[in-house]
Amino acid sequence: MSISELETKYPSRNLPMGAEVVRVAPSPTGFVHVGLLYMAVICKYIAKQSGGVFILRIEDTDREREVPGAKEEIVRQLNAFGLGYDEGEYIDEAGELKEKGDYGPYLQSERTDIYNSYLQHLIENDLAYKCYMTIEELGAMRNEQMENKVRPGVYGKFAKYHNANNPELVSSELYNEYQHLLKSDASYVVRFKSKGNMHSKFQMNDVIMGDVQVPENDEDFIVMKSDGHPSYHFAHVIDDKLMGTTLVIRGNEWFASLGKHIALWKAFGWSIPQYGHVAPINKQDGGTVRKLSKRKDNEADVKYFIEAGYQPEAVVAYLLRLANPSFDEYFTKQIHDKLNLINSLNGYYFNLSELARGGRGPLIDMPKLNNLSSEIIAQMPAQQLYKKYTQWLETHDVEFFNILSSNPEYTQKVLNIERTGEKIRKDIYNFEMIKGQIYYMFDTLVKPNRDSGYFPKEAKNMLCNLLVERDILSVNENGENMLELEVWVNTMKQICTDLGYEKFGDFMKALRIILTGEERTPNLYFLFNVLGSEKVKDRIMAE
RNA sequence: GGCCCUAUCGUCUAACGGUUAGGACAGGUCCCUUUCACGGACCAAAUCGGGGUUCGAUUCCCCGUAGGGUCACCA
Repeated sequence: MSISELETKYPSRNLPMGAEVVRVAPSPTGFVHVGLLYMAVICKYIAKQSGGVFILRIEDTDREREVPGAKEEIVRQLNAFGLGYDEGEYIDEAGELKEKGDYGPYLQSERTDIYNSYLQHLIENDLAYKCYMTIEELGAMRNEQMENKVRPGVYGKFAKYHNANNPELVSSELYNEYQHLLKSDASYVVRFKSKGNMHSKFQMNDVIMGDVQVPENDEDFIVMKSDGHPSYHFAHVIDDKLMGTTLVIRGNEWFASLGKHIALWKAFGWSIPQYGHVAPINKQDGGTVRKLSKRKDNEADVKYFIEAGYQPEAVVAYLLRLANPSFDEYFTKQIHDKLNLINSLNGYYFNLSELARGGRGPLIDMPKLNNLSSEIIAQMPAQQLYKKYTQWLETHDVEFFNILSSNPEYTQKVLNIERTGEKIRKDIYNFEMIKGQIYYMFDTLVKPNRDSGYFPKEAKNMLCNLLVERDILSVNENGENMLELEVWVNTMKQICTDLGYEKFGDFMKALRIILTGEERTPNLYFLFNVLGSEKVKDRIMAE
């Protein structure tokens, strides 16, 4: 397809003023990194609140590093975290990878024809050339450059074939050799024919980093690899042009090659989109700080959060607040106003300028994530919690899943303990930790041998009788105790005295242990109500 | 090493050149209390170092120092 045909096929978008077209552009080279989620959160908010477009483009031009299934995993996880996009690959009901949007293909490996058209254009206009330097040749040259302490790379006089098709500028040997190579089937790459001077710098405004100095590019960098695939530098410019990207948000590891990209935009005579370079999430490891790495950090892989049973929204909220510190204030206000936290995530107005201005990126802070997460879980209605939790259990703890789902009403009551009214528990931040807090409510799981010996046999009998006589165990049809909490406590204190025990604390502790096997549990008042009188008596009398 | 970017409590960060340098999470103490939790009150905790400019510098400039990025037929 010719360039003019391409430009007709991908017309400029008809969008309202200020609408931003943004994209995330991951490579399918492995697991899904939190960094991608972080970028997606940023892009999603920018696109949504500007009335723009959010695109997923998969950059699979490195066929050696591509891992099978990674594309699908990207699509799955992005959607699992609620970071759906307007255009790009998706998985349909049949499990097939499809794509949506008019500016595709959104898989770079399917855009080869497009790249070739522009490549042709570059070569025809003397803006790029075929280079036949071999890997060995390049390696040797590099070593020599290092030995002589000159900057390694293919630039200036080191760009062997830069002018090789111009007999007036090179020796006749080289010219002839080049003509011969062009006709041969020797392997080659296409290099950009740079005219830049690295000693001259220009200023640019990065939407995140602010005003920055960037040196002109003087390297004849590769635009097409010998396997026929484009390099990142080339592909990103072509794609972002054709897809109408207005703001290129990407990791700041790309900042150093910005000069190359600008040179390319200029070579085509295209106007340059805005750029925003985001500092990546780091991790403190002893005395050093480094990027989150797969091998060392479980939390680098977004699957970790799903495995541990974090709410996707909590992770998104955390990333949002990492990017926008003032999210804290917003979130706190939502809590104060008792608004639905998950719903209100959408109402936050994202501010690009709040992102750290380059340098080292923020450190991942799990306690902060846990804090946000526990607020979100605390607010979840029992029914919803039950549904999500059991769904999670189904794939992570089938045994417990079976126990819970055999008695949904009871389970919901258990899950709802201290989750209504004034004092709501906020100590659960992921599903993984729930079991440890409720297992003893289920007869098949509660530890045997709970008797601490505090209550002798006779005392147990009297205790049970008194609990019944004084309505401690009477519950109405709503599962509420007939006694007010305060009355209940006073009655318990009375029973404690009547049985001849002195310290109420010790009495309650013994009772707690005999009932649950744990020293720390929610208020016994609520536990009694949920367990019911028969179970309470059985557990007291057991053993 | 060259080039680029950055530097405020443990962490994320506020602060027109004038503030007792603020908040949040984490931590500590106390209160509430049948334990846990929840809640409340309080505490501790920072401007990397050195020079300038200025009446005055966290803020502007320079030099150090430290951290990050990058220098591939990887993205």
